[in-house]
Amino acid sequence: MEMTLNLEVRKQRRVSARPDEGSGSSAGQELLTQLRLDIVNNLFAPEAKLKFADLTKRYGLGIGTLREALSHLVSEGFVTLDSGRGFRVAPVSEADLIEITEHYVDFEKRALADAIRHGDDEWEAGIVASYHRLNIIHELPWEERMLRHSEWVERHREFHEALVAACEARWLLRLRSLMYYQSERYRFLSKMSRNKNGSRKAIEHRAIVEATLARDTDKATRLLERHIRETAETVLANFEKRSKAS
Amino acid sequence: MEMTLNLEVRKQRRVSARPDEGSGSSAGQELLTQLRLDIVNNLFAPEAKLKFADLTKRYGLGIGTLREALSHLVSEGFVTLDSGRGFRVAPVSEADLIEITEHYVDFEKRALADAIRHGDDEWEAGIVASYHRLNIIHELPWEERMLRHSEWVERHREFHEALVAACEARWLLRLRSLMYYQSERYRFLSKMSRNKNGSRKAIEHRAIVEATLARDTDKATRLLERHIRETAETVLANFEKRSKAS
DNA sequence: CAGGCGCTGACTTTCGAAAAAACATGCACT
DNA sequence: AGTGCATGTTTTTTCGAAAGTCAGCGCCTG
Repeated sequence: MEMTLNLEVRKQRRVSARPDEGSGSSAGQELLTQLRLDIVNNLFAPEAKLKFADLTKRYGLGIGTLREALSHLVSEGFVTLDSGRGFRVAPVSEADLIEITEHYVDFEKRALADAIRHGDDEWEAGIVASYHRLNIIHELPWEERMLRHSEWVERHREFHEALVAACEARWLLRLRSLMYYQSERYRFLSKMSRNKNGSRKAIEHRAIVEATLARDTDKATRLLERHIRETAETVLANFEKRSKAS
Repeated sequence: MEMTLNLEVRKQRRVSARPDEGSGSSAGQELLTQLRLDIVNNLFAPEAKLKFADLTKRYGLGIGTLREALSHLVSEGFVTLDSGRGFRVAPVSEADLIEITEHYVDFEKRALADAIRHGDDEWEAGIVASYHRLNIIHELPWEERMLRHSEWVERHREFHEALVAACEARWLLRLRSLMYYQSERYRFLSKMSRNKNGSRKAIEHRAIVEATLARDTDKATRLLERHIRETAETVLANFEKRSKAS
């Protein structure tokens, strides 16, 4: 039972001018991104009800705008809507995680192969740059790394996006992106146990970058697949622990 | 310059009570379905601007509701939104058609295989029933078949949905459904040349049903794949003709 | 005591007015 | 003629009030 001491997080509208804020300009677009992020980061529990009264306070936006974003997220599968009784955060399940991982691995491998086929210098530069940005956080002492976790998440996503950026199959990219966010939602669950894996991940990333820049499709996709599957298995293990506890 | 004699198409709100209207109950859900249908059936040209002034008149619903549905369709890929300058119908292209077909074939085959693995009696009954419903229209004289074309489209979709209904992989179904609607959008372009193919399609459908009910996964998926690829190629041919004309 | 009826409060859904932004048009000035 | 500014028009975006819906509770009745 939670009191009404909901401090309003961002009341001032985009006041004067910021050239571009985040990805899209309009408030609705920002909201969409933010809301997706907040769900992915489990700020709302799965199956939690998303009441407009709360949301308007939390995001400082009107009901209509909220509704629009929620509707978008419904078709991305982050939110469910049963008519007449509002929106809820989509549920999670072991079976879902397994299936999502399977699709994600498949899409990501194909997209990477296509990117390697078509990538140009700019693409390579993008990979190196985003890898570097990611690594800066990776090499931080543990405490600070935890503090800037959300930044790590963002850079990790950008890194993987950079890898496949040169893929010319637009729908493949789209589907990949969908599944990426979905698995990110589960990945959060293993935040705690990433201690010992932290440095291994860094090594894996480097290996993937090297194979990719060498245009070794086979090796790159193989490494990428293992990279993804490993994290998924960690999450799965946590999941089982969790459901045993209940 | 158009006078204000715009007869309102559906002013009376769902007056008293219809147990369920269409698929979802709330006006917004209906609108979503209708709008998707209208785009798939090329009632709006690709890249056409979707102005709220027009849409509110056409569908008799408020701006907010429209916006919500449009936002949903954006993430399904039927509509694009660039911030500040509104919604447009998503463009079409040969490359898109090819890619969509590839994904669709892949998903549909896997879903069918899974359905065959898990399907029960109810599933079989559903297939037979929807096949029958589809066939009733198929056997109509040509003129009436044309008149009831939108009904044919609906039954055709229901038939293919029935085939994969027993598939237990929820995301696979979801992705399949997405791609189904996308390819339907292109399929419309070959409406004219379906004359000679009409009866062949019927035969193909029957063969698919038989192989499926016999649980012959290999045969069923092979037939299904050819079925899909054939229509796609017809569309592609029309597409080339069309772009040569311009 | 079970079942029906209607009231109540919480929440959702729908709407269109009002503010903001983009676009078009014309005018002035170089 | 071309460029830049000012003005008016169209279209989008945002908002919250009003209507509608649902679930739970108490009350009445058979």
